Amino acid sequence: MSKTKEVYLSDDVRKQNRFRIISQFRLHGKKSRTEISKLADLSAGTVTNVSTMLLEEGMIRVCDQDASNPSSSSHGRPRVQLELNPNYKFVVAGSLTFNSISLSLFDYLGDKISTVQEKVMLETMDGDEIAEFILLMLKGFDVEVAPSIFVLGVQGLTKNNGKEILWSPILSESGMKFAERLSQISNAEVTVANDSAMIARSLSKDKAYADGTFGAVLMSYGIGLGLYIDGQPFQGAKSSASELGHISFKDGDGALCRCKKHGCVEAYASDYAIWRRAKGLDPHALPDRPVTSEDIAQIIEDARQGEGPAREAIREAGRAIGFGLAIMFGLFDAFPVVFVGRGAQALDLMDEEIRKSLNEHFRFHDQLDINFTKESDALIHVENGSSIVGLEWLDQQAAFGA
Amino acid sequence: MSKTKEVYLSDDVRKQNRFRIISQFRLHGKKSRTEISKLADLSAGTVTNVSTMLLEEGMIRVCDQDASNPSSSSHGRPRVQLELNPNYKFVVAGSLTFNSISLSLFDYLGDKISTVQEKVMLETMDGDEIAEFILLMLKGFDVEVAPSIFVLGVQGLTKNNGKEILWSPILSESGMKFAERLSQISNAEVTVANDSAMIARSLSKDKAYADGTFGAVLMSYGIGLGLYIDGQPFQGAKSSASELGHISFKDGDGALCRCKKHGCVEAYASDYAIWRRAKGLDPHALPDRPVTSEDIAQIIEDARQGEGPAREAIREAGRAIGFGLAIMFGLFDAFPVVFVGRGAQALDLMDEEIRKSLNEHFRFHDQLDINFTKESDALIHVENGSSIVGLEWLDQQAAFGA
DNA sequence: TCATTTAATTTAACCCTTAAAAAATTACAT
DNA sequence: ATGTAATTTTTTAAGGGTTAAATTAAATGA
Repeated sequence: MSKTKEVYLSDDVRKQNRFRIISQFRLHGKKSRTEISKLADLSAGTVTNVSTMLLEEGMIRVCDQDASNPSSSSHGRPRVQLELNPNYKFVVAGSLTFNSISLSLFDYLGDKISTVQEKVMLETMDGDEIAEFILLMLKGFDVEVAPSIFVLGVQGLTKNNGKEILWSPILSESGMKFAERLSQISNAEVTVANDSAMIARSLSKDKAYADGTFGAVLMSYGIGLGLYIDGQPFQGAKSSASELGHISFKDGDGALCRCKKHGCVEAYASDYAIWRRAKGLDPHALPDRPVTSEDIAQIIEDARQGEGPAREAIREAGRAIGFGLAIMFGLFDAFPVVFVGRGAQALDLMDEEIRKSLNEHFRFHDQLDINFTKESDALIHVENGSSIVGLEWLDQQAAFGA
Repeated sequence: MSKTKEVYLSDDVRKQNRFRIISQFRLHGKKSRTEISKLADLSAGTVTNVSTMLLEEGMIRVCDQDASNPSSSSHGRPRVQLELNPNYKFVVAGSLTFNSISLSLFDYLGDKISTVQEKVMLETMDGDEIAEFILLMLKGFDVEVAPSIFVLGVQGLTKNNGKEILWSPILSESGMKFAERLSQISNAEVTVANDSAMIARSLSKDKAYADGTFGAVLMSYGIGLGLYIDGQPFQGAKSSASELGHISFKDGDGALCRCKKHGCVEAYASDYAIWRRAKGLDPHALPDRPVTSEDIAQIIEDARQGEGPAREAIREAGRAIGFGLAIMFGLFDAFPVVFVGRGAQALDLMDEEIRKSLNEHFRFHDQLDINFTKESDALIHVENGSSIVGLEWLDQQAAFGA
């Protein structure tokens, strides 16, 4: 993190080992010192020393020793189970969409304690207003705690350091700068991250996607892609997310995109694009009202009834997505894809078009057979992924901080 | 590297500090213990201890103390300058192209000692033949030494671990597997790397590109891209290089690419593509003889004379490159570009088309003003970059190895 | 020749880890 | 009851690495 010396001092060795031990608790939950010693590959003595410190500092606690103490072989001194102290520190993980803010409070164990959600048009607010609005929302939680870190998923380009939004379709120029203000008035760390990247992070903890290489395509207000490669989140030059939505799908006079250019994948596959096409509206203009999740559900419903403009709109979305994936696969090698968000509910209707378009534009292989799956709720995954980022930050602070 | 523990032992601290100190010598050349102490931010005592070990092990040596000892303030005990021992170990850095192998011998100081080059059609050889051919070429060096590592730049996709060529247009299926054999018969480490990635690595040491974010576009037999982001080489999922050449430039029935698909950027911007177009040959077939660097020089010469098929071929190459860059910039954010290789000599003739095409297809900005530069010799940079990779490997071995 | 100055080495203290010994805590057999 | 075996946790002693401070080395100049 900081531009300080790398490990070369015994002091740093201790910090490294603190982190090792904390990570084992994070990964495995309740464990005894002996188990941690084996898991972390550290001597029993070290584990005793470090856990004594961690106990004193409140990072971990002794569990209630119920009769049901697994793995403890009946003979001998029983193991004392330890675990992360849920009350050590708190994370607020949230999701900002064009018309709502959702915040959830997570304890240090990673359990969700409380959730609040507010409808609000973010584009109309400046940075200070957004920051103050978010702070006020905390009052809505069941419990009153001062979170140590906010991690907020936002649509758009965010800087890799999590400190800056470079571009977002749902925020005004000034609105993009809410993070610094929020940090000041809340006296907490604030991290902003791309929503699709957070979804991918959440899914990466999922057994189904835990093998490590996959992409999460978020189909809602815009089209996002969060990428995991060999178990590591992929980060671009500056921006956290690879902008699948703004690959040029159609040459020349294509449909109008929210980014003001023509022909982007998003201009064919996002909520507003699908709605525009299904309703026979002018592809060179943006819809004059926000497209809601009910609108999209209705179109998907219509499309399931049979041929018609709704069905065709979804087909076209599939073609755009397939094209974008082909470009991505050319640059990153092919990876399985999880579709998330409202549009993803029509995956079965798009599947064929996506594959056709993908195979048409992808090089190197004659026939690709990519595994497509879908996840229903985007919001949950954005918050989940954000909470993971927050907890990781807390763990690092606990080990290396100050 | 190995799946062993991370740093948590005093032993590892020593290794870290060894590496720190070696790196300072690598970076700054001749330095006294006192200077290294400041540069590496380690105590004088540690530097004394470590450098005593390094001297014994032959990694560094005492310099001839010429009168001209800079920085030594005239009073007091004079500083003893130390430096990396050029004879400690040796790197063979090389470049494999479709019709030649070039190898250069570098000493541990990074100085090039000797070079050999042979014309040979690599596609006709199997892995064992290539490995044995390379080993035989070492006899051609002015001096006889056993290199510790070979680093070979190759066109195509290489695995990030440097141990495998996944796909290469210049090698047969079996030919791609020469690395393992070469390692056996030479008893040395062998690393294969993408040629464009090596060029980028070489340029990254160049003051002009040292700010850290840039792309190196290699225009020759194929089209390659080596990317540096914030001073770090960018690596994709498996492959080292982001395959700019095989982005789909033209839909449907585009020109035939060597990868057997149609419409790739390479099918419009590579040597053979430019030649094919300039000579009015069938765009749906590959030329029936290898296109030489003289052929390309001639076309560029013709194009400079004025309008005609040569000029138009180069324009088309520019459009393809511009399109490819637009896609790249969309995914990675825009970066300055260095053009390298035979085709790059026509940069001035292509500049306008590249920019036009780029701006037409790039999103987010109304007008991009990217810095384009060109470097003349690709081969030198491939070898240079490869030698850097080799030296870094040696440094790590010296610090952490065994 | 000697004081002054700067570089390099040595010394002593400190921190962290580990292996081994010791202590703690429980089950079980007699 | 009580002793023994089993198992976990803590304590201890040794070993290795670092640093600040003291010491030694090597050169200049009066």
